[in-house]
Amino acid sequence: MKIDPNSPADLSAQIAKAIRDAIMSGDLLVDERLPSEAELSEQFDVSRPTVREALKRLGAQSLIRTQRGATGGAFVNRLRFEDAYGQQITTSTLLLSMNDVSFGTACEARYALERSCATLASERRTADHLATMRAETHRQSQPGLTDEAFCASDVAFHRALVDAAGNPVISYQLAGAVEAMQPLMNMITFSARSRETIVGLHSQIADALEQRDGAAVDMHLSALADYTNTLAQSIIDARQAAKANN
Amino acid sequence: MKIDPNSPADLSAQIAKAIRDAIMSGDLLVDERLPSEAELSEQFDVSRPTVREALKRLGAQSLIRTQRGATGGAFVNRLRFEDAYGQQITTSTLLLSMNDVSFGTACEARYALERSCATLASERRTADHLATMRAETHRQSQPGLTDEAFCASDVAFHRALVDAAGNPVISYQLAGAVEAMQPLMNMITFSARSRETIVGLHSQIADALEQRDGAAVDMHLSALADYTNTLAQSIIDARQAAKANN
DNA sequence: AATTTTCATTTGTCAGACAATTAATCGTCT
DNA sequence: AGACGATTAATTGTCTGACAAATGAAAATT
Repeated sequence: MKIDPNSPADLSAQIAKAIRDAIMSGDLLVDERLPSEAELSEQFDVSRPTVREALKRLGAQSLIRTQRGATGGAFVNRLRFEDAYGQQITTSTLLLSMNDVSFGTACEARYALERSCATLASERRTADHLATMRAETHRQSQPGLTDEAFCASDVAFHRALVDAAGNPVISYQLAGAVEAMQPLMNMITFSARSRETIVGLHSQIADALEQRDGAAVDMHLSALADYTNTLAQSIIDARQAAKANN
Repeated sequence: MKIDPNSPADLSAQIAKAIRDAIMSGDLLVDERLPSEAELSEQFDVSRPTVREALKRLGAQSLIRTQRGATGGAFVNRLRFEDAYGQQITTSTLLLSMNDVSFGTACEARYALERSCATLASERRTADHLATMRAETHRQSQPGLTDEAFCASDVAFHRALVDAAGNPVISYQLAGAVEAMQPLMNMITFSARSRETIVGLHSQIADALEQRDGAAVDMHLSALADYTNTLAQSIIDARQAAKANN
């Protein structure tokens, strides 16, 4: 392992890249121990703090884990789906909030991707998935619920739907699309009427899933997408009108 | 900003979390400057190297950027879609390679998600998208192409298809699913015959897109999914048979 | 043989220093 | 007065050396 000394500086970034490449190319295997920080600083001919900064970078991406003590050190981490979920959600949420993505665009993405689970979910859904969806639907119909709790339950419902497709890769990819919508949804005030409509559609989706009717799931999801979008649009319009009046 | 001194250690992780939370909650706005490393080390009552490790963690997630010099410092970074692509691809690739996800599962996820673009792409595709897809299809039909180059072109084709949906959120989410497949695809040896079939399906997809026929796009994508899976399965079977013979 | 103690290794943290970079400030000259 | 160059201050990047804390292994003791 060597690094380019006349590169645009930032040694720790270069070292992180070198190690990351070694992991991605398979030179470093899962659970393999990296050289100690002292050895790495010799190999790369930099100081230990610089090596440490590089290792922290990799740690932030869950590529390595560290352990103190005699047999400790930095180890190549087996990246688990659960670890990746969190990062995916963080990144997706920030992407939406920092790039003024419109509600419509985010909503379109979420439902378009989610609809791709309809067939698989109707084939593979278990009683567990269905029970979760029923429970969340029921919670959503309770009167005293805050808008935040309603949205959180909405996310839980849709995650169950996605998980019902029984494909961890899909679940991972959609975690971001589904969860990142919550901050946007939280900005909407749901009337009793609109909640009722959404709960109704959720029930229909659950029913269709129970009967393993993929086409119906898809149809109701599509209806839900349309309704959510219309609802958001009317709220945005109302706010703009109120703004114009002031 | 304060941190818990009797937490399970790793000060730099705690500090990183504190700053990350401040960014995600909106306490720190895009392009806002963080206090200097010296100030942060005072505020958190830790040493500068510890603060630096925390900042490197955040930098690895593209949450901040740093600049040297008099007016330099660490700034909250506007997370761009392009930056997020890279992380998404890295994470997805490692997820697949480290969790022995089967080719079938990954393939299913990729095509299920990609099919959700069919309708949108057929409505919004521009001449540019079409031209890219035609160009890649043409490249794929050239005889001397290595398997790696063939797969790379395949990825480029499908990215153009995804981008044609004209929704940056979808493009971002699917970047991982599409690109992370390449290492798996690279392990397949494509016969002249199978290449021909794939190129044929690609052409049909492009044709359908040209005519803005979403249903046809979806159908051909589905056919491509089936064919890819069958192809991979036959290769896996052949390898196992060869293995049994030895 | 089991238990305790010691020890070596390794990461986590700290203090202080210097180099490199960069923009603002200050002088100087025209 | 204005343009241009030198100085300066602030800030990140890097290094050195040190000590603390954790932890497993080896040695000593019972």
